[in-house]
Amino acid sequence: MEKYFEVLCMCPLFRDIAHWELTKALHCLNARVFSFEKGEAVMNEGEPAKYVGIVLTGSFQIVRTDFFGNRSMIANLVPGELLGESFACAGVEAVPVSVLASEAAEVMLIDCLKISHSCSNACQFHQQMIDNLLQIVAAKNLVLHQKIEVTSKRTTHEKLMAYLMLQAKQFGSLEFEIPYDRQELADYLEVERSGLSAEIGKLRRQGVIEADRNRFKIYKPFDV
Amino acid sequence: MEKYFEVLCMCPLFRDIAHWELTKALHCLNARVFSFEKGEAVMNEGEPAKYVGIVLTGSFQIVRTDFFGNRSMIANLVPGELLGESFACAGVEAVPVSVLASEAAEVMLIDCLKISHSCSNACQFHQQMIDNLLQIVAAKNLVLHQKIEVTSKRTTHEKLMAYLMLQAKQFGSLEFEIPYDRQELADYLEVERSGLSAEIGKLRRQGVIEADRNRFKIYKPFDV
DNA sequence: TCCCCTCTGTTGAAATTTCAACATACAAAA
DNA sequence: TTTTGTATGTTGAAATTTCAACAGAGGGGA
Repeated sequence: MEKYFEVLCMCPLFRDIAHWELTKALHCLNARVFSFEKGEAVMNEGEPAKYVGIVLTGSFQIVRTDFFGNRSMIANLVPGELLGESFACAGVEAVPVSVLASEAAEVMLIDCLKISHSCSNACQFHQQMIDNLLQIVAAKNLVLHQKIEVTSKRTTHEKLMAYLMLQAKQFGSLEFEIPYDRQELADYLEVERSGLSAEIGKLRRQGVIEADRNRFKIYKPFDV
Repeated sequence: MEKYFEVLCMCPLFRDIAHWELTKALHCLNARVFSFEKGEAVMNEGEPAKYVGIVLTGSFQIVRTDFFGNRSMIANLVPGELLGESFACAGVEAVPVSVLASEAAEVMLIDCLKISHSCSNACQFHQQMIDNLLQIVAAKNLVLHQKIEVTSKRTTHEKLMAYLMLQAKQFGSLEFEIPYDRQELADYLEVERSGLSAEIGKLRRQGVIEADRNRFKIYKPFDV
């Protein structure tokens, strides 16, 4: 368990919880680590939400697949980030998404009830974790608002530019990598992959962006 | 203040807080009531988030308007529901949405910091309110997931049917009223109003639904 | 009653997306 | 090295949406 201390310490769930308390906390919470191969699911659409997961290594994608097989990409999760926390906190009986490993990955699962209920050992950290969870869940809300902001645009061109500008802003540079391949980006933008490729090609020819696989560079921030 | 007790008691923010404590709590939280005319804003896009609002009377709409004036409808809020809580809890400096009164309405504003910081009076309710807030913010997450589920559909037909089926499910009846007029529904579904009207007309002629203003009735749950 | 304004429905052309298919590049496997 | 498979780019036709404009139905006020 110790080898995960670095990522756990930077995990917002344990913010303001002393190092010496962390080991005790993990034991009290009955935290367990699980490994996943690329494509395996930590959580499946329709299942009840019981666990909060902390990404330790690798990355995961939050996706939803509808009745007709159309896939929608919600978000990408990297080490230190939480998964399932909103559904567990809301106590939903059927989560609306699946969470899949996008590469070999490890996650630490914690029973959500063990966080909110003080244990018989009268551990001190429960309250701090609930405060932390509140901030994390609120921040997740912003991530969803961002996706809505991008996908509410009406054309592939506008969606792509909105997404790229947002990434550039968050990355603090006009050159950056995104966590999605073409199909996944299309699923995030809610457009057709072929249409997305065509749009990227057009922007590339116009000299607006440079795009190589998942590496992008924006030359002109605005479409003048 | 007493005249709002009924709605405050059913507000999830005060769940499991004793009646006798509520008056004290409101005072301690420095809660104040504000009135709004139709169209007035409680909160404007770009402002910092400081307050949590509780809808007392009337209703509000969460909307976002982009650079080109395209409006996106996020949600509708009725008495007892909270507004701004996610942004306040996340401590964002620029909220991504505006919250507008969709009719004459009243809201109670509470400084978010007063909820999380125990006061000098050593009030008991702070902890309970944080627990409640966590559940509320997590539930708001589900509302956003729902909007994404609906708007991720590719055609106006699919979006409309997905929305109507969801409303029917939540209302527990195939006949129900929605809180939006045509333009607002189009803004929620992220489609053109004229295209939405055309689609509604088509479904009406096909006998799939009945639609009169904001009152809908679904005849055939599935499009066979 | 008449007028004005808002909401909803309609329409047809232009723009855009979807869909299905295929070409190419590249990396991993044999 | 050759083969195989995946990711990406391209294309043209069909389907759908957007856009702009207008018509009709009410409702509210003068």
